[in-house]
Amino acid sequence: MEKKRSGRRGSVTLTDVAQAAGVSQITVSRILRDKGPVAEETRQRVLAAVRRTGYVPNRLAGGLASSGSRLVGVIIPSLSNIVFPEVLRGVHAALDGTGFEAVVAVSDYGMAHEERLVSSLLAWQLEAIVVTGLRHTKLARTMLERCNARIAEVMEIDSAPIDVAVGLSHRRAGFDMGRYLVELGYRRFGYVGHDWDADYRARLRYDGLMLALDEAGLTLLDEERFDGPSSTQVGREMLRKLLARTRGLDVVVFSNDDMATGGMFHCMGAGIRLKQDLAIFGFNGLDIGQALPMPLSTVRSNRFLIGKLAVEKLLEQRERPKLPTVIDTGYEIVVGATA
Amino acid sequence: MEKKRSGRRGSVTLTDVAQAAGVSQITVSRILRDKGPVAEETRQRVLAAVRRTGYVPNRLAGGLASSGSRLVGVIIPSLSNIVFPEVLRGVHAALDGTGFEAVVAVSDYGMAHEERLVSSLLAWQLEAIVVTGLRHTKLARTMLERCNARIAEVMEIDSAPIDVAVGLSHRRAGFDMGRYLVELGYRRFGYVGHDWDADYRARLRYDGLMLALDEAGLTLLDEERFDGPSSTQVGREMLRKLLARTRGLDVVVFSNDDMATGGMFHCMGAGIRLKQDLAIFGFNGLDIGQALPMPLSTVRSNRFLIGKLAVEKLLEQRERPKLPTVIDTGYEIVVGATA
DNA sequence: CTGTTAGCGCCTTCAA
DNA sequence: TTGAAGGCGCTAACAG
Repeated sequence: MEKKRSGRRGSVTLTDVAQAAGVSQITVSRILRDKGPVAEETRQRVLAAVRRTGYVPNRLAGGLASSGSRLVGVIIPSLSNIVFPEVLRGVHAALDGTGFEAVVAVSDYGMAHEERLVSSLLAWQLEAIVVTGLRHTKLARTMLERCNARIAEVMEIDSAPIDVAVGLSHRRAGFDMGRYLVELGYRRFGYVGHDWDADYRARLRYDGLMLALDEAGLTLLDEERFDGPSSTQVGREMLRKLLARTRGLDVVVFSNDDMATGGMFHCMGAGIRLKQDLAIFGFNGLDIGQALPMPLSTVRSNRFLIGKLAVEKLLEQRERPKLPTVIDTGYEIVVGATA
Repeated sequence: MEKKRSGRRGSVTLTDVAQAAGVSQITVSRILRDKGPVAEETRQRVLAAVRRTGYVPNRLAGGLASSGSRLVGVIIPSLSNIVFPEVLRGVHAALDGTGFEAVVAVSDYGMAHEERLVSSLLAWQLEAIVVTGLRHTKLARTMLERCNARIAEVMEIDSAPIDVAVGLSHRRAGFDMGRYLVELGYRRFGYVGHDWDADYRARLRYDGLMLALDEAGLTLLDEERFDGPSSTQVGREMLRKLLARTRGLDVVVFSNDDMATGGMFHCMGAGIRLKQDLAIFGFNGLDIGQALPMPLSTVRSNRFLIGKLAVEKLLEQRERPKLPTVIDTGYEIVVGATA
């Protein structure tokens, strides 16, 4: 029964607990995992020994032996843009109580960076991985396809996923918002946006918007695009520049709510009456926009839900199905008071 | 040289690569880890074999064998409160390029929940762990003290840490803000806050504020406290209630910037002139507050820095030093335009 | 410069 | 209901 002393770093192992309880390792292991039949009496004795020794399982060893890490990888482009922490919230909500843990990495909107992260994370023998978007480097895609993990590509469903896609069609959302604004009677459109190469989903919405304008026989009169991440400050400044250059705009569409909120602040400061003088429209439906003195008109995406559904779907079944799944979490136009 | 076939799940192992390159496992291992001397010729051959086979290392096995997981645990109370994603940003900034990965968990401001998370995360043989705050359940504390990981307790330095504390003194911050407002001539103070039991650091700031008022021979005239998390909406509503009940307030101190921003929105909507009719003061120095038409007067904490310094300090040295370290990231009063 | 040997701590499989 | 043997994939320590 006796085999060896405890780990060199003084850590308590299964063997130690087994000795303390006068049983074999495997019995302790079984009890700790609720597997196989165990006599209640043994069970109590072992549990007591576990407590007495302060045993902490070693999940590296457990994972190695069972080839199942109970680890979910998550790669998001940013933590500055509030939408991604919200996706993470959803991920953690779905993970809570499952015994799975999240390994989180941030790509800074870089595809090459993402590739490196995919490679590092997969080394953890992930059972599932959540990545942002459907565009990846060729190598990243290959690694994802080849690995044994379930894969969710989240935020967008504008093209085909490897395994599961959870999100919304940004192109359609852009189109619908355009059509909505046209229906409201707006004709003189402006656009304020941020970095496209990084956040290409903003570009998809823009493309959708253009389609809607085109359909109505309209064109964008002017646009201002910042070459960097979105923020309230940037939205404010870009709107100022846009309005300084082009007069007579009806409505300005912003790449997202952060930018639009900045736009609203500019108007408030400059004495421009929202909606009457200039309509403003955002994207995301953030809380902040709805708490403003005049609630922002926008399109609500469902970030929390995206994260939550993605993980729920992935944990549902360990094997990757033959056919990919697309989960459309949709979007709704939030009427607001600014358009 | 030949030993066994590849892993049952079809995954490529070191052995496979070794065979493909005609060397032993350990040689491949050494090359992949840049350890020990290797002939450049062998190196190239092995690297080619790695690429050819699509080898992905198994970090569970690697960690087990070397008793070093290269994993950092992070437990934060919330992802909804923007300050914690900012801490996470700092954590990831410090982790980037180190080969360490972050396992992130969210406690929802629950100490019992935190205890469970500590226990789960430690099973990963963490080399370091970042937890929020200095208050934990007794068991959580014991587990942290006993484990082999370096420990950073972040956000506050109002009491003694186990290993490293990185943050600011919330009590002093509260005191300083109170004194500052008194110096500005404010006398009739109100307070709007959120859940204390959960976010006890807000309470520390409140206590500091009370001390400053007391020192000036003043008292708080009225306060409104929401029994739940902070948000812009809640700040707005609570200020409305407070003002409906108590007239003649000079200044209202909010538990944080989210709440204060909501307060500003209430004023904007209700025709109350900021600073002239009522001064408003926040805490955190969030971007949003500074992008408002009138920048919010507040105290800036340095969340990104907290996360970054914490991880940098932890990775500096693997062994826990005899004496705890306290890193004060400080705070600054942001003058703004609302007080 | 490269290889051999012996685990890391746990779980799977099979036997009792 | 319990146990023994063997191995998961990798690396430390020592040879050569």
